[in-house]
Amino acid sequence: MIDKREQILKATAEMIVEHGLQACPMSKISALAGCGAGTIYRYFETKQDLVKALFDDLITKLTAACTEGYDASLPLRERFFTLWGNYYRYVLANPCQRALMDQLLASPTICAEHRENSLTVLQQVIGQLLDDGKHQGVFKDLPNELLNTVTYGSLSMMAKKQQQAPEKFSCVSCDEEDILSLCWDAIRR
Amino acid sequence: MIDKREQILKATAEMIVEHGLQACPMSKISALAGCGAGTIYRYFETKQDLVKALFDDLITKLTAACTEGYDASLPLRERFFTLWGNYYRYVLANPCQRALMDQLLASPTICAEHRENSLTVLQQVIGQLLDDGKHQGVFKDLPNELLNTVTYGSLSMMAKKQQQAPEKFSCVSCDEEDILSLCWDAIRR
DNA sequence: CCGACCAGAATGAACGTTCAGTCACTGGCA
DNA sequence: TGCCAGTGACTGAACGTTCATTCTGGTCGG
Repeated sequence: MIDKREQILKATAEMIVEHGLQACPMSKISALAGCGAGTIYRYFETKQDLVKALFDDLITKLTAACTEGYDASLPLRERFFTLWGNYYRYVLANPCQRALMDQLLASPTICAEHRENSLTVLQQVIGQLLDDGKHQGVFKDLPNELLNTVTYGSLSMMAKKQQQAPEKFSCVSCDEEDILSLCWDAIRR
Repeated sequence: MIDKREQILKATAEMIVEHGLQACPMSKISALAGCGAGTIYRYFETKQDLVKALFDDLITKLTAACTEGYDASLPLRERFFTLWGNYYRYVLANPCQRALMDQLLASPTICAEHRENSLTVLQQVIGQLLDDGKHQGVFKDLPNELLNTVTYGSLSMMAKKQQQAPEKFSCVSCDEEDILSLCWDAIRR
């Protein structure tokens, strides 16, 4: 038997991505998940809970993907490219999850506190990377938040644009190297 | 008499920003706008139409704000800083509109085509700027979409973060100059 | 025949939308 | 000026639909 909980989460994700948060009734989620309407409530107390669980699931998978193969003892540039390369490849390879995250982060459905807590692991890793870089005089002496946001904003927007209008990006010239280098140039001294 | 249409648009914007697209019933919009439920339908055919009109309104104002004082005959750096400075100052000064745009752009409510069309004016101005820069050898020889997305992604994410967690950004070190310079460094050769 | 599990009909609340009626105002006529 | 019919923006109760959630009865391995 396939995991029903997982099926429900997947169906919810697909519904939200396709029709938007404001148009994904439980009835359609259950139909897509291939279960009865009541079954959802065996796994999630309310719809709100379901969405929250989906968000947590998303963050967990993203964090795992980003930190894969990351080694804090490697040279700065390598660490930077590993971490953000992981991120960029992950969101490109999982358009549905990317679009979903976009919606969940834009809407007030997930409260600020919950959002903040779930990202602490990643934030610590990145914070350390930036601190090291500043001590070594490689990065600009600006707040971590600023340096980090430039990178994250660029990469997430880039992935979004590529998925929304893939025809505008030739495969050759818009590869991972280019965009990561751009970000690296932005924050290095 | 105040313009009712404007009042309804404003109320809708506030409702969406505060409660999210999925939780702003027409009844509450009309209550906030100070009119009867039926009045909304004198100005907008459906709720869908109302949201679309709100989006168009947003884009129009944003385009006007960004291009204010822009002069294509000025030096590149000045053009870049005027355009993107305008954008950055506008979204910082209008948190509600920024948050709203975020939600509308993330959700499938506004279809891709409509989204694309409304941004053509801005895109042309920016495209010209980037082309000029590449001809002069100032910008990296990479696709406009890539160079543009890095800047736009950085600035929009930065504004978002500043509004969501203002305590993390000291006023002194995270000003407009810093972030714009970072973007400039990213795309210049 | 038990108990865990599940489907889907049932339920009441809440939604988007409609429409019959109210109201303030206009212009024409006495 | 005083009056009235006409006009159209506006209201909010009412409507049918759809929603999230609950309930009931059924299935199946042991």
